[in-house]
Amino acid sequence: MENMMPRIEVLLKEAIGKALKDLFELDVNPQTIALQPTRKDYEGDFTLVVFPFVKQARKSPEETARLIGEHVQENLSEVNGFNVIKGFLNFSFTDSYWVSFLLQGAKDPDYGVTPAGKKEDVVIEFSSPNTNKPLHLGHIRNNLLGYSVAMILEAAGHKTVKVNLVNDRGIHICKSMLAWIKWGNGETPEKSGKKGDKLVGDYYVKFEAELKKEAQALKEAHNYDDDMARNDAPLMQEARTLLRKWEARDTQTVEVWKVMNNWVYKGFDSTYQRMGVNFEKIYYESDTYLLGREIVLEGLEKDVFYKKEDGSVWVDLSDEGLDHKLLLRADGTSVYMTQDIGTAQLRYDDYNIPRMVYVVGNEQNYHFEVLKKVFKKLGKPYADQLFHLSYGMVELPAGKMKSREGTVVDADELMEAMHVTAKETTEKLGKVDGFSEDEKETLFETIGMGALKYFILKVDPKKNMLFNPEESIDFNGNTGPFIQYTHARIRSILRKAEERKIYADELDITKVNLSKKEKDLLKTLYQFPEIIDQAAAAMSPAQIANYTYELAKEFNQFYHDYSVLNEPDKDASRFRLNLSVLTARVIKTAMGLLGINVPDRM
RNA sequence: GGCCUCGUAGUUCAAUGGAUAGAAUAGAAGUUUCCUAAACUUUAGAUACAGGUUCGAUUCCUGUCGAGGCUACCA
Repeated sequence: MENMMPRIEVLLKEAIGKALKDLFELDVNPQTIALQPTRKDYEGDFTLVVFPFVKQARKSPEETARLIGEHVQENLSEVNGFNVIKGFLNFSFTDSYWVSFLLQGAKDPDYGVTPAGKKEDVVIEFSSPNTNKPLHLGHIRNNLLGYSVAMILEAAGHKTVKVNLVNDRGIHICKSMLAWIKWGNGETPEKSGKKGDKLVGDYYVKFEAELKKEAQALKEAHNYDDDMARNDAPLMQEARTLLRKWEARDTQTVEVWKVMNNWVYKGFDSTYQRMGVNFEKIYYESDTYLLGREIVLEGLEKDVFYKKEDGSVWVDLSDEGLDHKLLLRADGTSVYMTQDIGTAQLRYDDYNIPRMVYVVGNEQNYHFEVLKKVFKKLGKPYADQLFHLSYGMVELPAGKMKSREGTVVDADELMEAMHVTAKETTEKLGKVDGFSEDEKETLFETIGMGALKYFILKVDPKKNMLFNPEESIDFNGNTGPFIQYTHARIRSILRKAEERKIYADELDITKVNLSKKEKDLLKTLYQFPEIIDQAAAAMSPAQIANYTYELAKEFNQFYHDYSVLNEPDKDASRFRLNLSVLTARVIKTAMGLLGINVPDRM
């Protein structure tokens, strides 16, 4: 990037700024001038909307645009024409500008990527599983988002630290422990052949089922409502007792806890690996909640928080439009908020990075509002830089996933199903003749995962999304495999070019005439660096996904209309080869930012 | 009840306040002696409703209706 020529919009904005000054004595900061790529149905490369200036110019929109256009064309040699439609001023650049841009891009193996360290460091937390049940579709969205956002931030010049915070303690963990102690008969993953996280999850389900029975009995006997019945049920009381024993470091309890959590971690590891995510550091709530408690108690001493008669500790946020919020229970045990306070501090101590991004579902918006205000009250340096990357729920055609109703989509099963579908479809199309068994399996996995990841990441993170299994395994249209296929086709051209000894770098730049389609493709490639910056600013992999789809579509149209290797004009052929090289690279880089691999053949 | 999101083709998704609201899929009709047809081309179809702000509103404001989330000594 360093030795790239300046982005043309920058020059254009400066020229426009100068025109406004010279023509209308308008002082406008060139940075604030809004340019947009010209829409495809009009002629031109970049468009300036002149309406904001017509009042000052005291001219009609058309006249204003024409004057600016003439001034800019005289002063900027890359501009070779413009047209005006209503208040829209469309600039065109010379072919030689576009071609020389292409040549530079094609030579840059990191085209579009800014070296890490140019912008501030970021800690990004995602995944954050509970150790009482296996990962499901909701976690998949979380993990894919977190991992992708981290890579996008890196590509935009940030250094990132990916961290996971495992919720390995608390009442929910005690539930599965209690069920295993009561009804497990010493079952282990080895004995039963179950994956560790699945086994523990089964006991969590068992607990809930038994609790429901007890609660039902209580309701009938004492006319309790649902909450009362659940709370008063003997099982619930036992679970709370177990939590107190755990916090008191009771040897036997801690032993069971360790054993069961290790089963879960082993299970999670294989799920993470298949999903393709990883972390620089894993924090455990069991290691951070005590620090959190300390900080809460310190805050209590400084009168930032207050204590109720029953001994529970609270923060009063009513003067900031929020509520009173519990930080420590009356029995001294910690809540979710407590450990989040501790984790943030520990992380800051470890990395000294105040910018923290939390990838957590939008049902916790309120929690993070409170957390931020608590940090502020405590005067923490990271209070103002906390960012909650709040993503929407994943819904199924049948409605919301409910673990108690068994409608959750298991992460492992889903990934396996994607692999199987990829295999069936690929074999049916006869695409893998001549592949070795290993190559086949790798390809099926690449396609299956590509379909799944793209399907989830193409949706704006903020929005709720519908996961329709039938559509997620579709490989046509706006899908991961469509883009992968486009890449494979290009790689095929590049292989053949080498065989036929056609070399991209032998292009004579003066002999190229751009067709509309070629120029459209080139302009799309040109946008890539900006797309990365925008996606990073918005923390939205969806922007990368939509762009990449656009690019692939653009290439397929070009591919359909023009031949690269069978083109008799050598320079046209070499030019198109350059286009192909850069397109393949951008697709690969962009898909990489989504955590998706692209095959060379499929 | 209070607070916060969100309502775009049949369906799933796009659209920094800008031009004729884009795609995909499902539907209809086509393209392969030519670098991979998981492709390409043509066709039909949408801003929940009512006001307001302005040169211009899917986007901002108000209200109505509809969907979801939060409002736990759960996480």
